Amino acid sequence: MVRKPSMGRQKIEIKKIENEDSRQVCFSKRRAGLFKKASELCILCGAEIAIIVFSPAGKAFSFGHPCVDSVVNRFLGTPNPTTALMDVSYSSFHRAATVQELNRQHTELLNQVEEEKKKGDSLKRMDRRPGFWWEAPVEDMELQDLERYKACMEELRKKVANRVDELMMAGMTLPATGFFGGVDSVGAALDPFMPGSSDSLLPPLPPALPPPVNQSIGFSPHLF
Amino acid sequence: MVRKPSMGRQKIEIKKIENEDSRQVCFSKRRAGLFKKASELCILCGAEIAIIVFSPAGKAFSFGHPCVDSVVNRFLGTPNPTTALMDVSYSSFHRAATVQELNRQHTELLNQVEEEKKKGDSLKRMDRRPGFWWEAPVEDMELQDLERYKACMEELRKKVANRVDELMMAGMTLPATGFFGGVDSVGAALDPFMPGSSDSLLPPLPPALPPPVNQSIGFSPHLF
DNA sequence: AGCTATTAATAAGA
DNA sequence: TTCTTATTAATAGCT
Repeated sequence: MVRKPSMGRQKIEIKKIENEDSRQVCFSKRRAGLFKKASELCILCGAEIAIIVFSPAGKAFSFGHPCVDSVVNRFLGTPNPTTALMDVSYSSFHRAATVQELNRQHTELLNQVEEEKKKGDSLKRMDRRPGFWWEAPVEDMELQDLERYKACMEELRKKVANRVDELMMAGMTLPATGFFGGVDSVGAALDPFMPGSSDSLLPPLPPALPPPVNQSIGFSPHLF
Repeated sequence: MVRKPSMGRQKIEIKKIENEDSRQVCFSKRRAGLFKKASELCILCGAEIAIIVFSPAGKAFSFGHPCVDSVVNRFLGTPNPTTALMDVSYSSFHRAATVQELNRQHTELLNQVEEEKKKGDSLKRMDRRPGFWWEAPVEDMELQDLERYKACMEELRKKVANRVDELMMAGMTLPATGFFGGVDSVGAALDPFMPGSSDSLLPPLPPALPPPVNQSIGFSPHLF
């Protein structure tokens, strides 16, 4: 057999890829890689992770364990029910008001269900340990410091505001660059980093949310 | 010289690491790796990403570009009524910014302020390594970035003000245990994932300011 | 926290 | 988008 003399992987500089196609390809590959890394981190260390990614084209993708919402809510300080399992149904109905949001969650749940079918995995609760020195809590900081920091920030804020005014006055037109139309972008297709996953499209607007299946690690392209 | 015959990397099975210490070490390393991958994805492809991670110990970490909130809000479909300068396409910071994100921004702002002080000239550009646009100083940011940045800071200012008020009312500092039962707990410092970057930069909670980094792509150990 | 031997991710090319 | 292959990049096991 004649072997393939590919160049193999080449070292690249980390800067924006100008070619649009290459950028898209790179995005897909690396997003898959990122999600895989995330899932491994969840499994290996029992971490909870939420990742939300908007492609340069404005498509949304997400990864979550136990699910995006539970992690985000926990992060935002939402009352955190005892179990992550409850979190799914709880937060879903408690907070979500828009159809859009429901759709998104639906998509996420569908993906979780799929994941669940493939694997039979679940993670457990964790224990707490003291952090590293550089993770030291800030409650120790002196009030004075905080006040001083506050002052500094106000100052800087003004500078930035001025800078914005400067630029606007200079007549720079905002090319409305990152307009992602609004909030509802549409994505399709799973991103199976595992070769062999099926990527079936999701059915149109379901009558209701699927049963709160015990989560595992789920990906979710933004669907509606 | 006698060389070190390490075993080198060994193949591991992706399943929960039972040993607590190993798990913590693995978590730290992989979290750093994950964030690095995320930043590369942002830079290479112009993607917007938010990552929230809870360590097995319950500590929160986050990565965001442009910042966690903007991405999360965009994902959740929050409209943007408050941003005066921009059209609705861009995400808002209506929702309360997360403490972690604020923490990150805070650190960044502090660094910038320090830079300003050193330079003595607020509009003078700092030296910067090529290839890392996100390390550029405020003055070099594109207008859009500034818009978002400004919005972030507005929110940040409020948060810090509240925090200061809290402390004043409480009258004192809290014990420094990093749990997140409430909304606050703090870390201080960046997470230099770059092996090459200096890591001795962080003296144990210095009165002075944390290490050099600028806005846009940010990591955040828990700060408030 | 630093060091290497390895494995894992991935840039190109098809 | 998917598959292959040559390389670079991430990191497991130790210290």
